[in-house]
Amino acid sequence: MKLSQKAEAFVSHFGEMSSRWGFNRTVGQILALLVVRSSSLNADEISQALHISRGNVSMGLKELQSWRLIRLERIPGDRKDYFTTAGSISDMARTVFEERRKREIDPTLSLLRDHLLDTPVNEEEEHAQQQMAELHDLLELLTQWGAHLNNMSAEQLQSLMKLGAGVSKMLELKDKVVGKN
Amino acid sequence: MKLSQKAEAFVSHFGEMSSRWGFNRTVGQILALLVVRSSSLNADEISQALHISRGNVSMGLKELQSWRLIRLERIPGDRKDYFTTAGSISDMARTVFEERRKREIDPTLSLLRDHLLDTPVNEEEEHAQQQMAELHDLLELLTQWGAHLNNMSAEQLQSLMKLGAGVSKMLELKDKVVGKN
DNA sequence: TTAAATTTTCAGAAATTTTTGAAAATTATA
DNA sequence: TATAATTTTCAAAAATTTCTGAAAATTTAA
Repeated sequence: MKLSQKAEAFVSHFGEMSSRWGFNRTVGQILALLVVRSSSLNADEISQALHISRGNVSMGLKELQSWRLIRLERIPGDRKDYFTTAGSISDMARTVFEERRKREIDPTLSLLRDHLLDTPVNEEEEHAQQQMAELHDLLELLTQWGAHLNNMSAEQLQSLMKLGAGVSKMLELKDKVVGKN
Repeated sequence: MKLSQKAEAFVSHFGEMSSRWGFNRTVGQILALLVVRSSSLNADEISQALHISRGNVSMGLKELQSWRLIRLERIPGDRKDYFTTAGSISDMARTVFEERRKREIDPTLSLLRDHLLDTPVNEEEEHAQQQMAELHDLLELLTQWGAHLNNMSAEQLQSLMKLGAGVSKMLELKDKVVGKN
């Protein structure tokens, strides 16, 4: 299991970026490795390729499974577990979005909703609640957007994208025709 | 500088979430505090309110300034620096998106572009490059999307959102009329 | 100027996260 | 079943990140 120069660089870059993307270095490297290799790999191969301990690989694989980014495969006549990415790059992107929404947005939305039930008792709380309401509405808008985009096919997305700035124009038109909501 | 029960909870939640959002606990708490308070605060007030050292506050404020999320204000007759959030919640959200794109996406896009210039020398590299190309195109699509959305007014966004699933329908219609892209 | 007020820096301490590797648990085969 | 192969767990070590607080630097006012 030797990595080409290029694969090496890709994997290592992913390792560096991974903390910004919500997982730790090893997890990022394992994922990058599986993305870049065409065949599935077992834990020992991963351990060797990345120079990390067997136990660490085991934990990393579990984490990636909890993200639903990789899947286990068995090869007949081989006792080892083999792993590959779960779907195409864009499948994985969708999964990451959904999973990050759950971890990064949902808890905050839920907290905000709770707070918005209370009645503010003074100026200061009035202002606080105002801000929280704004944040709440924004996060909700974003998650709904995300859900819509997630449900669109890659082609539709492309198509919408090509419309580009035209989207705004189209909206104006619609507003003119239908009447500003 | 005493915080209400509610403000306290909000600030503390932000502190917990902040590592998932790309900054450390103190930075998250300082931001939350400034979001929730209606008047600007100086470093000592922040330090007291959050029970963190003066030096830590100084570093946190610098970090938040580098994110362009807060701005400094001077109060006539007072030597201290005072800080408030830079704009509304949605202004800040735009800034965070842009800043995160710079930190989380741009470096990867640039690495991928480099790799895509090379010619693969075997099956394995062929596959690797295929994957990288897919990732590259996806990231580019996403950043373009982000840029568009960022340029739209809050009202336009709302309006587009209200269209909801209708967007796809509209696209189909457009494809029918204009001919598939 | 000078001195007081304020902010910043940064070395070391504390806290947190990641990693290792050996033992325990599980799974597959004979 | 017994045993060999494999995976998982987890305590302790290593690495990294965050935080403190005192000293240095900067800014402001007298």
